[in-house]
Amino acid sequence: MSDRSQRRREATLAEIKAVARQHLVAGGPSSISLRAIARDMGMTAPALYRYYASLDALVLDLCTDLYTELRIACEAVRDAVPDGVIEKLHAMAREFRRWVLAHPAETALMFGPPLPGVNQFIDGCNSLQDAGHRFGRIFTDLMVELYRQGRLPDVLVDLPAHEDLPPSVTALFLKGWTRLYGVIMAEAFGHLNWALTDATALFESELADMTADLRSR
Amino acid sequence: MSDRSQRRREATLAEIKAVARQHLVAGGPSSISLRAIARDMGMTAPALYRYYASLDALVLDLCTDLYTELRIACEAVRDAVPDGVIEKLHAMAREFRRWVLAHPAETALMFGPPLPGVNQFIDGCNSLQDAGHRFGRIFTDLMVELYRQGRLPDVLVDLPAHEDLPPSVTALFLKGWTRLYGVIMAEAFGHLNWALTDATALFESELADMTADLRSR
DNA sequence: CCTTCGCGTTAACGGTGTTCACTAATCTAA
DNA sequence: TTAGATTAGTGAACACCGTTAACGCGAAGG
Repeated sequence: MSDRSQRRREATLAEIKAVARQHLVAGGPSSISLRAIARDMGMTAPALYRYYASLDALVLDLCTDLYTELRIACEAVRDAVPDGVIEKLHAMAREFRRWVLAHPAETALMFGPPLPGVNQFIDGCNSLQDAGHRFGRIFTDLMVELYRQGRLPDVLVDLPAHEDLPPSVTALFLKGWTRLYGVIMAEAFGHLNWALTDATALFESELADMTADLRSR
Repeated sequence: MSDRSQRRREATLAEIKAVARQHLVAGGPSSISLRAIARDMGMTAPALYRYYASLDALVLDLCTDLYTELRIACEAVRDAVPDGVIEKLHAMAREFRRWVLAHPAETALMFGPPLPGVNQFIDGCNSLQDAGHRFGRIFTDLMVELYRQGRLPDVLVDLPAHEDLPPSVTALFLKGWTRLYGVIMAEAFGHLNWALTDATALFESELADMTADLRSR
């Protein structure tokens, strides 16, 4: 494969994903269709099978791209905060919420229930889990830094240790992650609409409580 | 409309929803199709339009049924606990998790991202929000009982009061609800699979922390 | 130069939601 | 009892969808 055609192939892959994302944003995950994408690109649907084995594979690839996009956005605000590990975590959590609320359709794909045809793609799932893993790492890295400074409380949850993380960091991360996931996704998925029009105060209250739990217990 | 034919109509409605649920459980929300339902019932697809204006309306109706089913399950364990408001809340939270993990496809429908075609059904959304509201009420009712006994801490979140609930009850409920939603849905949607095979310990830890926050702060 | 291979096509199969015209049955009221 | 209105169903059709197969074209590589 020549270098020229390889770059052309990657450009086509990027265009496919870009058009797919337009449809995702316009009509939600279910309105991503090979035929519509091909139509927008001036092609026919079977041509897309030269690039993806199935529609699910395309959606999966798009999903991993979204994870890295979100990670980069959070890394940017992290690096914009001059110092203070907790302050960096705060900024990342707020950016996480901001990104999610600005991209509800993408969020449905990334953080909603799994699509039925996703779990059987072992290789694709690996790259997806890798992208998700690297997103989680930007949080655990800072928590490990807190841990090394001795500023993290010991937590009494009996959870299996994960990779090179100290057990208490794993436990504290999972507790913080699920709590963050709860406030943000409940809002993003519209499950607070019956009570709130703006969940900012609720989010900030949860963030403050999480910080308090992080400092001592 | 005679009484006989009305009961016959409701029986057909129930059968439609029962068959739809079978397909939901078998293949997820996207595999609910009018043609397949009609096929299983020995009918043709257009006949179902005598009962629902669209597929989305059917799914919406099924969804409200699921909310009341979940509520009844939680009410049952609540009434099985002899006394102790906090103990009842614990039992309801555990039953909520148990039901969700036992019914992942139904959970995707009820607590996942909103389906694109759902929000325009104003009447259907009313009945859905009503079912969801009554589910939330079984939790707020117990919290109001705690509030009347003076066992609830004052919480400092500035949130709009909801209906006849005291403001601190609204705030404490929303904080508890989003937290519960987070642990349970993150597990149910498979977003903890990379770290945990069994999230029971994490759930119990969160439940314990929530109870501590409820007792005093 | 010739061959392989990447990339695209058309045609086709089976599936989907939805609408329309129509029929058979049942319920209602004169 | 009989005429009319309502109900519940049918089949055909339209416009989509994912996917597969057979085929052509044009460029890359030996």
